[in-house]
Amino acid sequence: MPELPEVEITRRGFADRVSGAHILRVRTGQPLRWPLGCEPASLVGGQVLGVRRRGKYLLMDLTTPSNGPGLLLWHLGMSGSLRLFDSPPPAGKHDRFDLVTERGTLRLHDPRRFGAVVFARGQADPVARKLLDGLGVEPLEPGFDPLVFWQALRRRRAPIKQVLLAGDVVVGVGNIYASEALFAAGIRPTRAASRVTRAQALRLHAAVQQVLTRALAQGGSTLRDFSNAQGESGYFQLEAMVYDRAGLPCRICGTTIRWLRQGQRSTFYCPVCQPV
DNA sequence: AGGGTGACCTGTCGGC
DNA sequence: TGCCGACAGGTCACCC
Repeated sequence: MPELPEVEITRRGFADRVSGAHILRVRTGQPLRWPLGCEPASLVGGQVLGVRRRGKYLLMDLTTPSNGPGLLLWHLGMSGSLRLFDSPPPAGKHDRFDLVTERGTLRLHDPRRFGAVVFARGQADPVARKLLDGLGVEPLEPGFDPLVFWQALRRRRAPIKQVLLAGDVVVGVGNIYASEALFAAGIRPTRAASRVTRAQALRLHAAVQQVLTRALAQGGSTLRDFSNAQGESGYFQLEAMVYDRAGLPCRICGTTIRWLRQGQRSTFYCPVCQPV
């Protein structure tokens, strides 16, 4: 579900409100992808200092009464959403984690349980390092340099779509926006990353930024169940050029959009607009 | 080291 | 109606 735009939209929807809030209670449901890494009760009495984002992770800086400064890493997995409630309704079957503060309850809803909430003592904590160290550059920050991007692609033999998804070159681009960015750049998803030309790489660099920025402006994509911290849907899916449009005419040239499977993920492209 | 594969988990949808 | 397989926005451990 959530790629960079959805995670960032979610962050913006609650970060300011919970920053400075004290943790009154924690409720855990069925286990998530990874263990929390601390006693839920040990967070109570702590204070949220702020919420940052790295790739598809939300990093909540906090202080804890017993463990000192710490970091709560939130990941939404495939089906997760985070919502901030003034007063939450009774927890449903898929409500996996509640962080109750005096400024509201932050609730992780995640049917498939691929998401996670993980406590680390800081970014140097081995738990945090395992999750964050291999991540590539942030696509919407100045460190995302076009020529450095091209050089990184030249070292990879895998198909360009899969290199985008891997997240070790650039983070935050998931299955929807990888297909969309490759369409915008006119590059066939199956092309080996090492064979992407300099001109193509520069177009792709711009396309990644443009697609993610546009998705942010549209509140993300709601395919099935994504909603932001206020429970509202995103609208980018309405203007997707290729994603989930197999068999439909290309919005540019009218050619039928094709579907293929790469690394067990669906890819969509236009054979005419993305010739090589 | 990079690349390919299976695994994790639950729900929904289409076909028979 | 029921069953079965395919598929869904992510990413990790494992093997070559």
